Amino acid sequence: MSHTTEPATPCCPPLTERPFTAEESERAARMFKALGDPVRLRLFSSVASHEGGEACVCDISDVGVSQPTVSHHLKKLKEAGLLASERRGTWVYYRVEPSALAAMGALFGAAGRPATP
Amino acid sequence: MSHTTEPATPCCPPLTERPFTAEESERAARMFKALGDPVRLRLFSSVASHEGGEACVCDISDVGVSQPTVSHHLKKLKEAGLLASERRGTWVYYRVEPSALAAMGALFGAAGRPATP
DNA sequence: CGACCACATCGACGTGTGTCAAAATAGAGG
DNA sequence: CCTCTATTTTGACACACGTCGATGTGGTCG
Repeated sequence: MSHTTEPATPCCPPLTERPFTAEESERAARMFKALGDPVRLRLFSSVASHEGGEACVCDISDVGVSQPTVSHHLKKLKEAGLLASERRGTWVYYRVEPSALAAMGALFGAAGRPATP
Repeated sequence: MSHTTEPATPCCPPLTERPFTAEESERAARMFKALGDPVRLRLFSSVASHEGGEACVCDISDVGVSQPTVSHHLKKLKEAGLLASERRGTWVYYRVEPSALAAMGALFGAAGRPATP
């Protein structure tokens, strides 16, 4: 199944390698922007560090803002391609999109290994 | 005068290690936010990848916005602790704050940690 | 000195963003 | 059926943000 036609990851070279083009900047900035809010960053970290690789909303809602605001931020993180969600029964579980994490790491030359399933 | 330009010190653990505290999120989000604009990210990449580790404003001003806007964005990057500036004669040179780059990379250090049940 | 250049600041304008209360949707369960 | 819980969506608001033209500042050179 080497069907590598995923449009999600081929983001950009390391930031220190070459000047980014307008398109590269646009794409990478979208992810940075999503993590550029304290509440969102905290939510992302909570999901990323949660046991099992996923967390239900009720487990991470204690971040100092109202519950609708939490939902709003999770939606933003999802739209940025950083999180994915799945409903199971009454609860909704969020998990980190592995490719996104690898793409971010690659921007800082951290020899991020591609997620090998 | 205006700001306490705090160079990004030992900022935070990797995002996937443990849930960020409010303070950690506040601090890290400041850097993400600074890179969350396409123009700023392009300017930062231009400086970071420039030969000699530094670039004068005139060398990186071709990003599609007016000169005052470039100056405005460079100031923001400087306030976020990502860039430092130095005037030499007529020109002002910007360079990357190395600690900041390291701090950002550390956030994605052990990217791609699989589920550990 | 005075003209000129590189860059920064100011003031103003439109747009985007984070926040909440209130209402809507989706299942689970009595 | 109705009710309760978990989550999302809606509507509205204050505020921050990106952008520009005009103006200010610091330094070079003729």
